[in-house]
Amino acid sequence: MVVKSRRLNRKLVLAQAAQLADAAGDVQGVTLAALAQALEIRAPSLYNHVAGLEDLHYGLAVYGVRQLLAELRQAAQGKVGRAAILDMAAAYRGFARTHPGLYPLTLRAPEADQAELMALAQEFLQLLQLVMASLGLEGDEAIHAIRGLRAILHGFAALEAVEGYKMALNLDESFRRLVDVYLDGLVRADATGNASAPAIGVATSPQG
Amino acid sequence: MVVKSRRLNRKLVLAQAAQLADAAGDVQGVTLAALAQALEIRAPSLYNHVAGLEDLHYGLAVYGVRQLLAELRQAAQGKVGRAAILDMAAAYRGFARTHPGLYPLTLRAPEADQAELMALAQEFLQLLQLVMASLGLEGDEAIHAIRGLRAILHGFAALEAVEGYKMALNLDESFRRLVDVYLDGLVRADATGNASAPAIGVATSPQG
DNA sequence: GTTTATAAACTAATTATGTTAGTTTTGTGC
DNA sequence: GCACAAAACTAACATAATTAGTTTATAAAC
Repeated sequence: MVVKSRRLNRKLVLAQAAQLADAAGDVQGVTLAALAQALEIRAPSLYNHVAGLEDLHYGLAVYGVRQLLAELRQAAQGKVGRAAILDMAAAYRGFARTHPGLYPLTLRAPEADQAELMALAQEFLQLLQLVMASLGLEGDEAIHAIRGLRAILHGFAALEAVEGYKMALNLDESFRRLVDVYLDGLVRADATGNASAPAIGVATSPQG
Repeated sequence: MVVKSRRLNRKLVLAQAAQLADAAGDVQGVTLAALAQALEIRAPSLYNHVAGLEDLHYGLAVYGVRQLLAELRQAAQGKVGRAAILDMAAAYRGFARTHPGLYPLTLRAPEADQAELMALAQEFLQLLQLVMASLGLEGDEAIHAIRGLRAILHGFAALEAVEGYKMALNLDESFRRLVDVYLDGLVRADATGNASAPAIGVATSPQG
């Protein structure tokens, strides 16, 4: 006999919600009714663990960013410079494909009162600053480079998610070329001494 | 006395919905009840003009893509190559900023039965192929380049939309650098004779 | 100008979803 | 075993999308 552990907690609720979201391919597919049913409780009981739909989405954002960050770290593990970025790029794209429901939530900018998400956003930025530094980019240069990289990664992932993409094989090459071209340009622009003051520190925006 | 023309039509309904969506900053903000109220009718009467919420969103997608396409064409008017792309990039970003509700709908891949949207997607692709050709890129090279450009444009627009961005000034430079670096890389990679067969025609996917 | 047909409005009612209030159950620590 | 707190429950409500059936109004035909 499987013992139903009853007595849920927030983590279990979020895990189930994440699973439903990815299965549905969209967070909108996760209704409180569906989530409650999957957990074998009634919908109002969910309010013991999440403060409502908005809080559920916030929780999923934290859940998603934490996982994404872990996968990016693992991908870059022991590497520096271009190699680190290429592997992180692949991991980022992989996460977006594997988690079509969760991924879009990872983009939400943290509000002032969302300490947990804000801390994760900081870690995210620091990770990217680290690899950019290993490419020789620092300060404002690094901020611009990070913004560009994030735009590329998210843009590709998002377009990949919306369209059917009949020609799957070519997609990998499109992605490789895009990242390659950008990284080529980054180091080249840096070598040419392109614009901007050298440093002063870290951006005030945790989003980079 | 202002004569209330009564007797709506689909175009008027879509225009009002687009306005509400952009005002709300999100299509989700457009409920049938709110839309009906803005049009001074009751919600069920909307069904005389749109087949439901899904059809409303489809109509808005067509509405949005048509407008975006027009603005991109105007931006590229009389220009070729890099200049054309730079101005189109600025126009694209401008559209996304000006139409936060409408813009995300323009990404929807057309279904097989959505002739109007599919035709617009084709036009969109052709426009991009034209400017890529003026850069010296054709065939598969152009497809990869277009995918990359769209990823960059959408990625930047999307990230810009979600975060507050305290440092507004730097944003323009981030965008300029990103597009610059990509275009530099594109022509450089092409000059080096990078991979891929020269041509054979046009992609089968209308999304590029 | 009246008639008539059709498009477009309306009211009423149904279903689904999120949410709140108040009550009962259940598990854990003493 | 008891008491308290957490977590489940039922009941009820508000909002939203949608359908059915009815009335109104405009525009064309006579």
